[in-house]
Amino acid sequence: MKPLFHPSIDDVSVAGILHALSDPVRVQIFAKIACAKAAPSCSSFLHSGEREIPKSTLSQHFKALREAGLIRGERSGLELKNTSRCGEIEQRFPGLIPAIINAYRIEQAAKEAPARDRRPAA
Amino acid sequence: MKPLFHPSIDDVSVAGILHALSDPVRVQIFAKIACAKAAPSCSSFLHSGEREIPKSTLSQHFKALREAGLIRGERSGLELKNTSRCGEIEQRFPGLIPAIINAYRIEQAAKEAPARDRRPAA
DNA sequence: TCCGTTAGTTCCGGACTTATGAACTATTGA
DNA sequence: TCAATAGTTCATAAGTCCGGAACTAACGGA
Repeated sequence: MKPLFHPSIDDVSVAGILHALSDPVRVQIFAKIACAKAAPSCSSFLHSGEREIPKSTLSQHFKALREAGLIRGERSGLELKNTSRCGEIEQRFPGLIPAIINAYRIEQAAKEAPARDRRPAA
Repeated sequence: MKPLFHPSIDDVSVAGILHALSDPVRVQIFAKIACAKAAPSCSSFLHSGEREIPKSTLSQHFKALREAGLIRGERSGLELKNTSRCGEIEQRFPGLIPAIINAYRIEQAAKEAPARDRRPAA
């Protein structure tokens, strides 16, 4: 099998990271990989979100994340084990990833409780 | 003149911000606006960067930044005065913008001194 | 009021990107 | 060797982005 491409951490760009994480599906994937203890396979995301994601699309998303330098994919038998490169990125761009993940979390929380701050509760 | 559209801060999305700032030209514009004391006009960026940017393209970039909720544009006579919405965004997504700007700064610094850390100096 | 100038926007064609089904490759297990 | 599963690649349709040309808006004379 053709070995997967992973950029050197020095070639990882801020623009690339932001672009990769400007897609809600990809952030969700990335966040899950970053939090997970055991490296999740690609296919574990097929039925995860609200909508079913076609596997070709999913494959592209993983490729985008890999090429942005956000995750590392390693074949292990049939599956492709994905791990985050948070550590390396944190060293190069301290605080960037946590700030983004945190912002998404805030946004999510605001979406789930849209009432409290503005209306007496819908 | 058709009034410019500005999203309410509650409608500003993380994905939108990341997408808008995943373009080097737009970050540069945004950073300059955020730092500037007097609100700069759009045309002040025509001859600013390394390359000349066509004004139609520039107009699109400003529109993108406005619609992402990053800047506010107000007509003042002939010009369009641009101010950043950092304050509002900082309140909604604390640390996000600073982290991004900081990361770009680090990247820029690494580009300008690529030798020091890896080679004895080119 | 009409003209010229300057600041931005809109329109549109070509280039580039993205999503997705279909076909393909790789690995494993029977 | 065959079937099943995990991912990738290909082709195409839809969407987005760049940038020149034409347009609108606001101002300053004369």
